[in-house]
Amino acid sequence: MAYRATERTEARKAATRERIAAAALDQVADGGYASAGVQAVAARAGVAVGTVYRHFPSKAELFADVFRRASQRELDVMEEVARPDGRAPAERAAAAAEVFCRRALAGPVLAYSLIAEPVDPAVESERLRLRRGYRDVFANLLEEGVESGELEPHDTATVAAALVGALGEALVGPLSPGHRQRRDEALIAAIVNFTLNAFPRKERTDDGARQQQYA
Amino acid sequence: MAYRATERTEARKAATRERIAAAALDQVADGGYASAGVQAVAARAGVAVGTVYRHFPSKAELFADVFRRASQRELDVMEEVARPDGRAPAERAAAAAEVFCRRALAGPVLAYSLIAEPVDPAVESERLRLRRGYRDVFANLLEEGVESGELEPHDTATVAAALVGALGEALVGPLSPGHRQRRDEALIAAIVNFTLNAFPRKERTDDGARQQQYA
Amino acid sequence: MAYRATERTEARKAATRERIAAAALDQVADGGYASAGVQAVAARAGVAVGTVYRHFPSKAELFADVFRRASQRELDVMEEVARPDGRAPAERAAAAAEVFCRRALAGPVLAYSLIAEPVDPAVESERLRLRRGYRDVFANLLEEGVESGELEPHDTATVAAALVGALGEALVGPLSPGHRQRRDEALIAAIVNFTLNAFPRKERTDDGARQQQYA
Amino acid sequence: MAYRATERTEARKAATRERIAAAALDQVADGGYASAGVQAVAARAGVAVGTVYRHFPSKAELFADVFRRASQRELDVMEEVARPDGRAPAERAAAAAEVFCRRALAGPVLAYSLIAEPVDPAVESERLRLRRGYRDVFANLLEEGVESGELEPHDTATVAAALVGALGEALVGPLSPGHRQRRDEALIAAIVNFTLNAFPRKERTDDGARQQQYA
DNA sequence: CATGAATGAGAATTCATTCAT
DNA sequence: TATGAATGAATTCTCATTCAT
Repeated sequence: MAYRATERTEARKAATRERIAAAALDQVADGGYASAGVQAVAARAGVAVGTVYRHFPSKAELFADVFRRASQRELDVMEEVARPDGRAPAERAAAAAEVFCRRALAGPVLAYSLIAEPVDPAVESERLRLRRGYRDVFANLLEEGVESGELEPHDTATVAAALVGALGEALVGPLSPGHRQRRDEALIAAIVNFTLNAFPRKERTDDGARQQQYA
Repeated sequence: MAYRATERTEARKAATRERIAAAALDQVADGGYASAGVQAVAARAGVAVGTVYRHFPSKAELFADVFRRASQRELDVMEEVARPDGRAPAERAAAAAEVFCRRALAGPVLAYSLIAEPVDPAVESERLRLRRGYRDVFANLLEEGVESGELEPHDTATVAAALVGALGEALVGPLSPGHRQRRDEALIAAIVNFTLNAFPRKERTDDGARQQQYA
Repeated sequence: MAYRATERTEARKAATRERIAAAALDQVADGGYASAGVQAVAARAGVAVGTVYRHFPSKAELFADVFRRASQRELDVMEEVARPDGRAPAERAAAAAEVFCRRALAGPVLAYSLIAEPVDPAVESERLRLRRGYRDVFANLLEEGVESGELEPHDTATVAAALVGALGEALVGPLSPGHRQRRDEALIAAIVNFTLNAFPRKERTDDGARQQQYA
Repeated sequence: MAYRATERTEARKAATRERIAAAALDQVADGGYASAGVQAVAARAGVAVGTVYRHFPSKAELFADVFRRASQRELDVMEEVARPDGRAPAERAAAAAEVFCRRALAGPVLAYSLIAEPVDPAVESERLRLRRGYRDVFANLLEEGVESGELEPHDTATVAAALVGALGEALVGPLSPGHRQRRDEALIAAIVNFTLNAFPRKERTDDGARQQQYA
């Protein structure tokens, strides 16, 4: 009986921790990191401030955890889309870029917080991890292409990083509030094309066709 | 009757203002915007807190000024390098990208603050101006290429934005502290190549040669 | 599941709020509004500065609350004394004036702050409310007298305002620190008489008798 | 020659002092004491901040001086109007009250500052002096009336003080900004009547007629 | 284990006063 | 003597963190 009580207690504890983390993420998604005070998160989770500190040693750790999980979710999607499945690396990169865009456009505030909003150092390291994750997705595709002979040999790490930055920045303008009506589909097409261009193909005779693909 | 402010006095006042602005810039370059409290800036400038407020109406205005000037300096250099002078647009873009890299590598924390670190709204608008400036440099080159028939028609604004993000991000990894020994020249070459690839040329038969150019 | 705020906890919170409000009032009563910084009030209440802000959204709101309550207390007494109960309006006005005097003499600095010391706008509106309250007490009595035919028709609003000012100022001299021995009873009698004289009676043959009433 | 030079120098010095004092008064008349920082006064006087401190040991002393002189000016007018000249004391008091009202209505901000706005202690004592001066004007008239047998014996000091307060307060409502259209003449008539009523006459059969006097 | 009132260091800003020129 | 840049203590307000209940 003592055992079961403990089991239930621990389950409840875990559930509370979840609620807090979820509330923290929601708060960031709604108002950005700047709006995410401990008080606000606790209120959103329906717990007291002290409870937050029972589950997380500090605000920084709480958000590090939150960012880590949100990042992981994003990366999982990307990696799923980019997974080897017979398609050429460039094709899978195009799919990854498209997914990246669509998710960012669907939740702009969170996306901005995850990749750009300034936060404290402990959280920052999670942000870097996310960027590195994105980069690795592209780097792997590039490496694969080089190895299979489809792509020219090149500095894949740098190109991958550049691609991540390119995707982020190309979305920043459209994401900024007060921007005129969004032309999401055209934007996505342009970004995907940009991504494809970044892949240094050996023979480029089909370039035109490729670019039509998304126009 | 009343003594007039002498040239000496005015010069000293201007010098103090400069010292404060310089200290603010240094502080950002050393510890980022987050570390740049009014107190810290004043101490660094060797003046009292009140003195900062004699020269700038608010912290936001101080940093807006600082960012504006630093940004303008960067843009001037970029624009100078990208200026029409007989070279093809892509060639000038390569030069611009190279300059961008070299300057960022020379002052990484400042570069990061200028293009990425989140700050308050008044300052943020200066950052956006800088990004827009960078983007325009590339957008103009792309437009020029399209008009001259060298480049395929494309969404130049998006490509330009993507390029700005690409340059920034490709440098972030190497810029982050604790990174292993930097191989700056190779990095710059890769980034320049990336930039060239982003230019959608009409005939691409010389691609290989182009890529050798910087390898 | 979640522990609810107990009555004890809420009672303690309310008590702290009271302590802060009381400390604020005491501070004003001792040193005037000018001396009542947030720091000083907190220290007097035996709490930290932040605690003041947990209970009141701003310094202005704190003092608005404090002034509101102190004012209301004064007005309640005045209105009670001036309530219709068979006595003639002038008689009730005399009683009101007397009460006003006695209370002011009992807490001079507070009285001064409540009716005269300049404070910030949010608080000022409470002061005006008090003056208006006092004025209304007298204005109602005057109106009543006019309607019953006891008093000559006259500008009751102005006379009422003048009476409020008269009472206040007649007390200021005696209230100022360093004033020689106070002869409170004589002072009160004189002020009450002044009040009675301000009532423009239709027949005045009993004036002498009336004035004897309080001499 | 040295003598003349000194003479001229001193004259200039006195003139500067005057300019500063005048600027201080103007500033108070325009924006109240709260707006009268040393910087603002200096600017208004066309001198440097340091110059203010060459002529006055402190801000408090400057404004004490300014208030002293402004007060004296008001008192001089009052005393002139109330001077013995054959008219009955009550008549002269009515004239004094009227003058008081007219001047206050002509320069409300200054009037408010002189009699009510909270300032620092050194200045406060000047304000008290002014009130005492006003009071003395009325007290003298009341004494005179008592001595000549026109008035009942009474506490003249208290009645005089009450009158001063009455005048001030009766004007406060109308002086407050945003007050509906001012009916100055009716207001003055009511206040003068109030003043007359405060004079405890021995025979009062002419009361009705007196009140018509200003209606 | 949850609560939430309390903490207190730190932030930006103001302004009377000083003093080198 | 006039100047005005510089000073720095004081003010209001915020918020991550603690701890008695």
